[in-house]
Amino acid sequence: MRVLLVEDDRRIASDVVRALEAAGYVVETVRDGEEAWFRGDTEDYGAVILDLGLPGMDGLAVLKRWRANGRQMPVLILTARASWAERVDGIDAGADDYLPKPFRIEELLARLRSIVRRSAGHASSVVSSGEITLDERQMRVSVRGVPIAMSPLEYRLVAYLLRHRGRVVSQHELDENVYGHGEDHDSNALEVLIGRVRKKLGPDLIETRRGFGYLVPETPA
Amino acid sequence: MRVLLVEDDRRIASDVVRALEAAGYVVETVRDGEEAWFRGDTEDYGAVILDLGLPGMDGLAVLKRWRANGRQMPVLILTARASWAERVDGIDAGADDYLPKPFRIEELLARLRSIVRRSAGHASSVVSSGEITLDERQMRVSVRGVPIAMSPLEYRLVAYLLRHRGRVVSQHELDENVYGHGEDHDSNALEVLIGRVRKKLGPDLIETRRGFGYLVPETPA
DNA sequence: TGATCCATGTCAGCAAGGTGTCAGGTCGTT
DNA sequence: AACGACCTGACACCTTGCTGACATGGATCA
Repeated sequence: MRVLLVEDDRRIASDVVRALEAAGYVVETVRDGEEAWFRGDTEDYGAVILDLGLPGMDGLAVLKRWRANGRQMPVLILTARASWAERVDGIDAGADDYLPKPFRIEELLARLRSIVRRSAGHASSVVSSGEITLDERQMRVSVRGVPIAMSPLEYRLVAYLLRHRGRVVSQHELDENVYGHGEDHDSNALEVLIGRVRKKLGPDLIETRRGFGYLVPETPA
Repeated sequence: MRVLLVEDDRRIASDVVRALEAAGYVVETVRDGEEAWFRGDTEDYGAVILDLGLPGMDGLAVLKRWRANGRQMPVLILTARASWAERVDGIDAGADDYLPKPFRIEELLARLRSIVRRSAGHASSVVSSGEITLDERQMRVSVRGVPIAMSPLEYRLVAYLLRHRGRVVSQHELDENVYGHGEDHDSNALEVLIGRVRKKLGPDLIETRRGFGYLVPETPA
């Protein structure tokens, strides 16, 4: 799971990063509010750990803008200012939990697990289209219940398309989300990848919208 | 999507234009504030990228006048002067986002997508006239519920007409929004395109207003 | 170290689809 | 009737996306 850590104190940040990575998370760290807002608004994270005392833009303002834009990832707030009023502000702004500094790293991990679990309850971690099913927790793709082995890139492609099923996704958008920011568009690697996925999962999952991109249909029933 | 780029530095402008076009936008460029204000006030753009350091009329003044006139398109501000105060001024003037120079082109694209997505959140994604329905999320056109395959240009034409149903749309306006240029009128490409769409969707969707343009009727009930 | 496997990118060729042009036809307006 | 606006079918050209074959490169294991 990909986690965004927003923390300007380098010592705390490095401790937290070490603990999170040991616990199996993929962590990205930013140090100011501007950058935090931008990343959270344009990338997809499984959770965000947000320090309130930030240069650039206040943490609460960042959170409010994410929520105003419809971003729903769970957010855990850190702060030194631990008053009750502060806490209420955080919850009102859309935080899922709140952890006063100083804290023990184990408590942070516990709270993180808690909000991730809770938010998973809202959005199920298994989605499907037609006869294809994606289980994000197990990172497994199945056709009519039969698991199919997927390579890392193949999995990322299928996962992204299924998460955004019912919508046309452009090649450019796929490039960005499957590869890191790739723009070598003298390459047809993506098309080849699509072909390989189709060979494994059947030709009907991914529709081509010539000139626009690809579409995984939302199953009506 | 049609984008207005307001930038007086020719080198930056040409880089940005190249990237935007590669990403599928139709771009128009202007170099001074006067012209920018006029274009933004009289034309329809999906988004505006506005440099603040301009000859003719200050960028912020341009933006304020647009907003005062009720223009609501999303605006992304570029500037070399990256102070916090400047930024606040920009937001107060009605900008949707703010990008300090120098910037990486990928970041510009990401922020542009972000503000476009946000502003699109306000508009519904399915519209119809008579028996024809347009689903913008799926980029799909249906007749009485049956999906019809459309080419990119055909789709853009139908989408534009349906978004502006109930109003006569001139050939010139269509030229600008479906292709990206207004002036090659030794060609009847647009008429041919209209013909192809009629063949697919039936002759009743698009009415001809001889000498004025075309009209997609607003369904009474 | 070397053999092997797997994931992935590259390339060339192909088929189908998309689009502009043109020549002529139709229709409405004056 | 004459003119101009608009429509239509046919055709040629180019672009897009798909496919199979091959190259590369990293990981694994003997």
